[in-house]
Amino acid sequence: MSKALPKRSENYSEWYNEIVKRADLAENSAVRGCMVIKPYGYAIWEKMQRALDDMFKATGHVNAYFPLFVPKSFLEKEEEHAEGFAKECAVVTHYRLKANPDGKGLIVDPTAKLEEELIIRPTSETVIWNTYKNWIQSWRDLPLLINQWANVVRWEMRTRLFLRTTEFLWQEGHTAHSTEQEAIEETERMLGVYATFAEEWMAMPVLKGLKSPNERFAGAIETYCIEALMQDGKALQAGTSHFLGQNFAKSFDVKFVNKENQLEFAWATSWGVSTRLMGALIMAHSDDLGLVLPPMLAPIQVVIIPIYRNPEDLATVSAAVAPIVDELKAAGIAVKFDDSDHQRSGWKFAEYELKGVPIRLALGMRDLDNGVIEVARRDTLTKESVAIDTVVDTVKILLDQMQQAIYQKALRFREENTFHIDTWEDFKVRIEKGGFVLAHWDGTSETEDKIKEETKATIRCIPLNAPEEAGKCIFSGAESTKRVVFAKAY
RNA sequence: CGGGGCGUGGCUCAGUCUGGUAGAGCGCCCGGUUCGGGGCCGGGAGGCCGGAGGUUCGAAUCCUCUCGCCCCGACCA
Repeated sequence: MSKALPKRSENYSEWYNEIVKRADLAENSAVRGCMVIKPYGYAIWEKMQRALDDMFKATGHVNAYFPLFVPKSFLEKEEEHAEGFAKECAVVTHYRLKANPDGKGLIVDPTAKLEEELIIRPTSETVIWNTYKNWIQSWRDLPLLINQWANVVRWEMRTRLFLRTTEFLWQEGHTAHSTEQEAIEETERMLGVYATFAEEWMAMPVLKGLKSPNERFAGAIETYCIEALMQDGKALQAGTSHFLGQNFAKSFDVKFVNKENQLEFAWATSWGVSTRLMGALIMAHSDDLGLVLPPMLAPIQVVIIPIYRNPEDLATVSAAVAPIVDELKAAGIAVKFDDSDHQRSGWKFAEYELKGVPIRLALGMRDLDNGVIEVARRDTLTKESVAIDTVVDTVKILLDQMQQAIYQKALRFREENTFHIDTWEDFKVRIEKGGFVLAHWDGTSETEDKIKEETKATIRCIPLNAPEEAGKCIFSGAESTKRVVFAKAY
């Protein structure tokens, strides 16, 4: 294995793949398009899960679990939804194997054909709304605010670790409400939760916006999204929140009696984020030395590396490290003292940089004589020596500072790569180079399709906070009242 | 499904054109020396060369078939 990573600027895809593999986050499995999330990668995902789950609970949601299999007839019920997902479904047709009568191995038992095929869920709206039919009768049953942590399968043609895998892990919230207004508020609230999570925990700035009809979730009235800009200038959809109107309630006949004793269809939302956030996290912050993790999501926040030349030195250094470890742990900081003897310090430095550990402390005999310890931060790659008895305070302050600094750096990058463009010629040139391009659009699908055809760029979102501004569509020249965000996307 | 590439030790790959005793680096094990940025030296374990068939005295290498993977495209809430 070569020592240096490929450079970000030279081959972004290769750089990304190498980080995923060498930082021990995940690897391709023997199963087509599926990935194995390794313990270190999963530890990061678990931190994301916990933070999100807490936020869901704080907004009144509870967790539940629904089946993996969706009867084909369920999927058929909401027409647009069915059409949108049909072409990427894994289908179970049989329930038994038997010994191959003509030779070795097993064959599918043709007599065990299912009467109705089962789809492996690509998303759970249908299964859940089929269940909600039995759970909802009165306005008193609403709102129903449920989330599930699950795996889903979408049979994509081409896959990439974390960004697009055949099977992926996610959470999907599915809520039912008695009024349209309340459902819209829920949709927007959860978008806000995602944006807060992305910015505060992942240190990744996001744009909040609406999807154009072309990019809307199949079966939704409106799709809200958060969009982030990656370091190669491509956009990544990091989360979506859908206002589903009464579409699913009508398809699955979910009615409730309102206060006036009249039957009404329930109003629905659904919202989700997936392990794709891991990809976003990697691409938003990492550098040519490896992963850069925001302290709030780092499984190891501080690593301590002893510098020594013999067992006696190690014992001395270890004795000095012990109280530091205790104090850091007491302060709720995830610390690892790596006194393993089979790798040298230089190797360890490189290894923990690759893994994105925010702070590295190095302590040797020379430091002990001077009463200091070396503090190195991953984001800026700077080092300083501080007095041993102040190091815990230094670390606490530094972790907070780094969380902010990583966010600010990503924000600055996004600002420097966001452009207002007013002519088609400039647009084509700019899109090719990457970044968010704010331009006027006439609001038609035809125009969006043609732009995509010519430039591969799509409308990432119609920003929620976009100021009103008269202008002309970049492509058709028709009147427009505000700019939308174009970019090439993952 | 189209175009291109690749299957050789745990990993990355050389060897294939021109058939003749299976190699290197990394990793792993043992020992020594080192230890403040992926050190150095010595020793060692580990591979029926993706699979099947064929040609040949002899096949990782040539031929046929087959399986799998990667990249580019189509696809992608």
